[in-house]
Amino acid sequence: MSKNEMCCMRCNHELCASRVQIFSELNKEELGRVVSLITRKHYSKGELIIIEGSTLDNLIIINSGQVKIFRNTQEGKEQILYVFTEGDFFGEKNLIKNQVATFNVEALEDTNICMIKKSDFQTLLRKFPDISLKIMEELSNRLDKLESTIQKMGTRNVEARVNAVLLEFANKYGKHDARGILVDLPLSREGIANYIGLTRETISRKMSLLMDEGIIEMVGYKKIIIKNIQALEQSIE
Amino acid sequence: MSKNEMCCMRCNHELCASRVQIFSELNKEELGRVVSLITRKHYSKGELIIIEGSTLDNLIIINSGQVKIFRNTQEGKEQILYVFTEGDFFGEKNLIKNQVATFNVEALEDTNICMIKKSDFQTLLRKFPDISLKIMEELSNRLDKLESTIQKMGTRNVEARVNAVLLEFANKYGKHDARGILVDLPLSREGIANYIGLTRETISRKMSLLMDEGIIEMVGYKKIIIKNIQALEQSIE
DNA sequence: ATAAAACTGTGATTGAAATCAAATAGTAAG
DNA sequence: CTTACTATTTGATTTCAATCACAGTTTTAT
Repeated sequence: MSKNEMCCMRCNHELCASRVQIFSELNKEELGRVVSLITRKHYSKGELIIIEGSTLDNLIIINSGQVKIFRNTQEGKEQILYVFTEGDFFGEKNLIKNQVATFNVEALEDTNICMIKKSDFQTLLRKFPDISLKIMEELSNRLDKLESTIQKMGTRNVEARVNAVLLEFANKYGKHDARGILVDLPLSREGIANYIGLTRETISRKMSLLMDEGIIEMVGYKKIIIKNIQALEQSIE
Repeated sequence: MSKNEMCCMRCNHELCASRVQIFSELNKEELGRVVSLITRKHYSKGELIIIEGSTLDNLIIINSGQVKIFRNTQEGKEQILYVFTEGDFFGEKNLIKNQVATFNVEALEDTNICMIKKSDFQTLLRKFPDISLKIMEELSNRLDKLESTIQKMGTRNVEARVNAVLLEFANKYGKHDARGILVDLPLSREGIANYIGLTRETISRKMSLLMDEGIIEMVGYKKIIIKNIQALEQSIE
């Protein structure tokens, strides 16, 4: 049995729809109608889900796993725009006229996605205007986040940018334990660098400083423990 | 007679609604209904329209004039996020739950705005789902723009950022004439600096270089003529 | 368990924009 | 039209992240 089928058996598509914020106003029956429009797919860690320039005529919702959304800069480095996880969606752009993707999407770990054809989705939006309101809300949140990112990138305050990323990951992936907040980092040092427009080495150095100050602790390369979250929060404003 | 009244006489509110992209799918009668929900206001150059932290329970559409949307950074500098002009709107955030503004808005010149209460606007959206699609489209466009901005800020390529701003202003405000594209700059050097996260002096120096290269020409401090737009376009990709 | 591969940390150097400091040009108010 | 004021340009210096180089560590695949 393929991973794909296994996954479908387990959730009968419903997980996709029900765990997604944008469908949260729908009742059981309406949800059922949405679910009937969904097809699913599995990607292994490292696989490209979307390539910049390809046509993208589906709305894609992440059911499990996580992905990075990135573009390539002039110099060939990747600029990571978002790290999306369970419940996040993308491909909502150009709902009206289909256009090619302006970004790449790569699975950061094994990931299951749900897809709805844009044409189907449009019909859905006209039938349930509340979904639109939810999407607008989410788009507004993203705008907020990007605006803050730009604000941070605008200042020369490199420490604040690094600390802000660590806080973001702490909020998304952090688990409290006796030693502090244990955070599974979704990105390597280089990934973090590409996310906030710095270099690998600078991330290393800034994180080492945070360790010297006792604010964080490193557990291997992929986990950190935040010992003093207030210190991080203060530094970013 | 106040400016406000004069303005209302002139356009009977209709201009606001009709010249705005998001209402473009509505017919005359529907437009009339929208117009009945609108109130208007005039601001002089330099006046603050919205202050960060104040409650913002209106959708605001710019009828004439232009404004800058900005936040204050830690160091007290302003980070300009958008320069909005006729037909642009803001305040669409938190349509559901009213929240305080996360930004300031200041009139860059004499400006007339149209306001619709968020609650009224929500009703409108439920009645005309196509408006939602239009708004999503616009929000997507803004996301696109911010994503590109981040991509540019991510690179250390300062020239590209400066050139991109000049191109943006050329597209928005440029008028072709015999000498090239005449652009009325909406922002001072310092304003431009605050828009793209550099300093006043760096903007001066980069613009002087562009002049030495014959790519632009300065007409006083507030206008430029772009002599070689291809050169600018090439530099940003 | 082990070895290969990938990632990370750190020192030395470089380079480019920030900062500091005047001088100059443009704008606005009367 | 003149004057005062404000914005801009330009030069000298400083600062800090990028870059280069390489050693050390962790992860992964077998």
